[in-house]
Amino acid sequence: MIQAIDRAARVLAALQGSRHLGITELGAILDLPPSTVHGIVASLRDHGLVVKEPHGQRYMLGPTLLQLSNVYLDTLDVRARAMRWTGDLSERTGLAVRLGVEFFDQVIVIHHEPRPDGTRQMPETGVTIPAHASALGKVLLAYRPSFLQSLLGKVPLRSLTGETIVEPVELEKALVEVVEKGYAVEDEEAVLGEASIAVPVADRDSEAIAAIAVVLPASQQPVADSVLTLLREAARNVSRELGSPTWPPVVSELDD
Amino acid sequence: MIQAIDRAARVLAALQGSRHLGITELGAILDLPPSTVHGIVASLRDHGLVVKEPHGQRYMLGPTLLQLSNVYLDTLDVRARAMRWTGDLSERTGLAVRLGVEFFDQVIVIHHEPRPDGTRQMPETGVTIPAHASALGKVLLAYRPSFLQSLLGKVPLRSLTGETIVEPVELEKALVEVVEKGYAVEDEEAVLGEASIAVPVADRDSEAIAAIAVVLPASQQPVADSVLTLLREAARNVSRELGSPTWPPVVSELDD
DNA sequence: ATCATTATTCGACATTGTCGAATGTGCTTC
DNA sequence: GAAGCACATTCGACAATGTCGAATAATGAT
Repeated sequence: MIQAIDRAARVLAALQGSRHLGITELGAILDLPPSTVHGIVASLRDHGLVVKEPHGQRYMLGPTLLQLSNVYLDTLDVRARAMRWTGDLSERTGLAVRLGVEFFDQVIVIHHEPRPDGTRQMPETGVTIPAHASALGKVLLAYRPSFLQSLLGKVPLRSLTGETIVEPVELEKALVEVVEKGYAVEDEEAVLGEASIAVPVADRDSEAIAAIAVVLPASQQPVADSVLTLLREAARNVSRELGSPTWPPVVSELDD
Repeated sequence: MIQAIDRAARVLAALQGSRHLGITELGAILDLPPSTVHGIVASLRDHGLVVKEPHGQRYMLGPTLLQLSNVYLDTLDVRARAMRWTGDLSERTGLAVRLGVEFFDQVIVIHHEPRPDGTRQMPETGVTIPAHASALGKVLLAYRPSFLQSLLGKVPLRSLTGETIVEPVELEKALVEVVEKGYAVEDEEAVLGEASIAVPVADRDSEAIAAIAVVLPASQQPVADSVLTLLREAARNVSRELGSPTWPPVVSELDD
């Protein structure tokens, strides 16, 4: 680990959290002297990774991140393959669809299909959700034991709503059920009023590498069997395009 | 400039260009020994800025960029303000709309409204276009002389199509006209078959900080006056919300 | 205009990053 | 399965780079 790069990444993470920060504030957050922070920020600025806010002394994230992010999304085979199927799924269910992958102790939405009802909805691509509080995350936790192990190494689990599962034992029990049924349910655990159901996407090694979810109002729980069928179909189609010989995936082995 | 951070940023830029690269390839591009590159890449990996591709030895950009990018977009006041007006503009013109800002020698799309005809269109947020070859860019070059100066310091101008303006004198002449008319036109200079027209967005200092464009097939040139009127209206509305006392903006002063 | 706070610059030197050599890994061919 | 090759990764000596305290400059509020 190169310290200077670690520090630069931590500057970016601090700006991700607080959005606008001055040099002294960044120094306080990172426990570094202002002059050190200033050098780091200056280097990031030269590459457009950080900018100074238009009116004032504070700094914020910069446009290079958007360009790089666009390339990241473009590079994802699973996303390219899922575009069509998630689009179909959204049209046929009338629901919003999310495609998510593992991201540290969270899940990050790499593709979002808004509800096809013509209303304006916030774009969700790039949104992160705690893994244990989302259907997307629970699917990945269930089929990827290394993800669960990594998560449980970071107790305590965060509570987002009164419904969020925060006991490791309870979560593990829920995950066993996910694998048995082949899908995960989220019922107001991340966002009040919101429910979703998710299934895994498998790659050519039959391992779960992503998950697809449909999102619905909690009042519409439980989800209709027809929706679950369409969801499964979409995931199976994406998995097949990725070269998976089977669906659902196997539960990955835990490598020490 | 902190060398290690500069090198890390250059690794990201190399991966932005070529998408998948091995350590030796990165070393060749950056003119660094493999062991040095390996250390940099390992540091970036720890923060999710770079990942190893699922099957193989090569590296690609990582999901942290998506998360950071999402925050970048969220932090942009001009984008938040423009969302509603660009949405209206798209609905009323039936055309796709782009909101762009200056990005080194390019313009980067920070918000995209697809054509409201229900067809599937590629998302354009995060797309970069050479400034001199796009209506968005020409507006910003015209109203921001420092942008033009910076661009012309990097001859030669790249030719994208047979229509692209690559002579500095010709470009400067075109930009004088942009300011006279208050809008810029792009006619197959960036993409064959595609035309657009753009106007500036002003901030509280009456300086152009962004541009809004509508996009149409080249066959539909010239754009109808009614479309130009709606485009101006949208830009004026965004500018007013940003606190601009006037519209169009003033041509910024060139600071040495 | 004044003042307080914060940003930025500068340079000595400690420590960190670099990079060549050695070792390990993965892929291809037989 | 074994061998060979290309590339990735590890290791450690030491050169040079990054750090950080002090000084100076800039900014914003009054």
